[in-house]
Amino acid sequence: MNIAKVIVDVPASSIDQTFDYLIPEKFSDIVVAGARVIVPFGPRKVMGFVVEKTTASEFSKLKPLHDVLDFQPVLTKELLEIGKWLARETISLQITTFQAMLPQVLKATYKKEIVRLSEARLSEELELLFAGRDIVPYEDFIASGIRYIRLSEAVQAKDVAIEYVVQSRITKKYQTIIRPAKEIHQLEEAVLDLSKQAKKQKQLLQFFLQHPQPVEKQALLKQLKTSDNTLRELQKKGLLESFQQEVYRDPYAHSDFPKTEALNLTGQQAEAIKPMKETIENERHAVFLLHGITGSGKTEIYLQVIQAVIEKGAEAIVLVPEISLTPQMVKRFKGRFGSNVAVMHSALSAGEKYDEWRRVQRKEVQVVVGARSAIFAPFENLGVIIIDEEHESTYKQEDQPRYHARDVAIQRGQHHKCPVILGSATPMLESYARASKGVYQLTTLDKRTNNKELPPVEIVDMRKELHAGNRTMFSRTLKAEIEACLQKGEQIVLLLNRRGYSTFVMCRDCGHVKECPHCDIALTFHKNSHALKCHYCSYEEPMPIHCPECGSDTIRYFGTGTQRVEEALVKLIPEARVIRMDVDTTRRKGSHEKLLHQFATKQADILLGTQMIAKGLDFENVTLVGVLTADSMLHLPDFRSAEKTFQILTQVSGRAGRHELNGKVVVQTYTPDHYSIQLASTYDYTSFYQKEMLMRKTFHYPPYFFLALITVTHTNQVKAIQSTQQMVQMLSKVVHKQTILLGPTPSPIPRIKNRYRYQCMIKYRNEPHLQDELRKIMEHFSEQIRKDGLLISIDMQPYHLM
DNA sequence: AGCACGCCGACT
DNA sequence: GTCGGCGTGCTC
Repeated sequence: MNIAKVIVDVPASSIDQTFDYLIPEKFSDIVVAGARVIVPFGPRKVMGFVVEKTTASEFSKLKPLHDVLDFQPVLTKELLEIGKWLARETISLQITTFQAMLPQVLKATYKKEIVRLSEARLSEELELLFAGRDIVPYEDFIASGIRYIRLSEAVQAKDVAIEYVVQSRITKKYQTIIRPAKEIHQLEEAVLDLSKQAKKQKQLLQFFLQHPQPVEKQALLKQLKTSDNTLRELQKKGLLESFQQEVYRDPYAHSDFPKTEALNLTGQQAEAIKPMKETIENERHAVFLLHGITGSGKTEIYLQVIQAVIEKGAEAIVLVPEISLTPQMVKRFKGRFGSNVAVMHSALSAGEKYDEWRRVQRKEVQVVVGARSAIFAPFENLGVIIIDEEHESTYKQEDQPRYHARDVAIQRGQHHKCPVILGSATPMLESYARASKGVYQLTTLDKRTNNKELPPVEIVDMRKELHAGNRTMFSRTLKAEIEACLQKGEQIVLLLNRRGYSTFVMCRDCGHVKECPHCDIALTFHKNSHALKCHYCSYEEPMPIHCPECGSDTIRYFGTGTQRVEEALVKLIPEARVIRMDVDTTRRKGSHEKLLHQFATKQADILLGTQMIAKGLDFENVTLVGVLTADSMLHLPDFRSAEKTFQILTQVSGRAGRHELNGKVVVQTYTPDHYSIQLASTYDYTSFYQKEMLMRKTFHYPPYFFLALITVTHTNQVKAIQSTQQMVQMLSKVVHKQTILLGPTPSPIPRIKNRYRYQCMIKYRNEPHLQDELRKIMEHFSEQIRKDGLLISIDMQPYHLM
């Protein structure tokens, strides 16, 4: 007996297990582990993944599976295992881990239809509904308002049936190909037989006499300046024929990538690459932390490591943060490896994503460059996994399954016995700590390839600016530097660190930040009510006119968007040509590239933008980087805020003076003494690391402790608190003595859409069974989740504490 | 989740 | 009597 064990597409914890189905004879060869199938599930049909084939089942009455969706499995054996492991690690459902590995178009959609089975006359209303059709969408029935009993009667009488249709969303793109249908000599004869008027037909035939190979129709018609009709005439005569051929949507079809050659490595680079290549050669797993300052040539190392992997006949995955997956990055990979690269990122259409994925599945490429989910590229002979800018938070998925690409990378690296390379100028504290302990292999690049020093950083105290009577958001120093830069015809990058910044209230005189009296958290300014509110406890007070600390009337809310900065900038320096880059100006597809191209071709002097301009950009003419508000993130209720500030300052500073010209950085801040700003200005990662480690140790945060965050939500506040309290109690019985349990605490956003949100934070050092215990807790509350509207979400190693 | 089944109050 | 609202249990 042929039996398939299937994970069905029903996202519920009680369904999170395999179901057995008989494999009908006709499918016995096609159904393999990793293929998608359609199975009957209760009264309906659902999609599912075959995870295993067996010959026996504990279950007595098995149903046969209904259909097979894939001839080639969409998940490899390894990925099936990873999915299982990931579900356990992140406490999520197996079906969600499988879905996360695949392009969206492979997700099934479900339709319910009413199908007419007999010619028998139905009730009047139903006849009206069918209106001559044989199949009616179920929604039409609902919309019609016909009573259910009428349908039920018809079903009983077997006049109609309710069908559950599973649809795959795959759309393949086809093109029409034309080719000769006869032998060459027959075509030659045909040319002679043509009437004298049929010039175009003659031309077409002669074309095929010279090139008998199949050609794409549109291109052919264009080249010969003729129309469909001519072609159809020849097809009718049986001389030519056409067929449909699938084409991949190539998002980079119209781009030209000049071929690049491997660069000569500096001594440091060569030294760094050596152990990596050895690991690849010896097929050993190891994790390298490549700590290289901006401009130290990390990308060239990646490229040459990949080259070695390709030569070995193996494959490479390169992860880059979504935001830096700019044409510049793509260009470097495409330039070196040409069509051997697939690119996967969110700016592609669903169809393009699917096509890039299939190029991997069919082993038509050896390299994938992509954002987080590219870590699941279905390669079977991985030679290296590279994660660039490994500290970036985009590698952590923020919804189910809440996985971190780095963890998956290491898991896959172990399976394939290949190295994982984590690269960054500002590694995550967790990673650097592991490297210090020897868990990862640390490689440091502290010299730039052009042998230039990093650009000097000048910190400007904005409080002093105000005292000197400058009320604009540009310090005198920055203004002077911008003007000097413009004079020389050089370019400028201005960073507005907007995140978390738009709403808090601060005195520009003394730097005092208005906080909630009960919660020690910055109050949020609400424009419509002109009031200050606390996100923790709903405390509210009117916006003050004077600073409660120093009495100054310069207390302001910071709602400064890039648009307002741009206006102010143009007012201040009218001759400057400014390009603004933020979510508003880059929403449209391709606008990101367009703006960068404009800047690269010197159609503007100043590039003004948010975070997105801090990463990966490399313009030779940029000599000045200005950070308008360096400390905007420091007041966020987030234990990583100092680290994030250090990272962004370091990154953006690296944009200046990358080539021949010398660069300079101006950092404006109201807290010039903060260690993250001070140490970023001297590019002193090691000191920052040591200082920040002390803080983390004191407050029991990573890397000294692991974190797990449980968020419980309910429309009833008391129930939310009680359930969380119950969880804390249950956990306290099973965790280690040294493990810290915090909660119930209101979430940073305590109520969303009328649901109260409470949290339990678990800080632990060694809890090998924590996942199992958390699963048990979920199990315990499953009743309430289903019936009482309770929601629980668990985030292992959270990035954001929301 | 999504569906059927079954029990119970309400109403043509 | 019939309709439909909701609680309960099941899905190989």
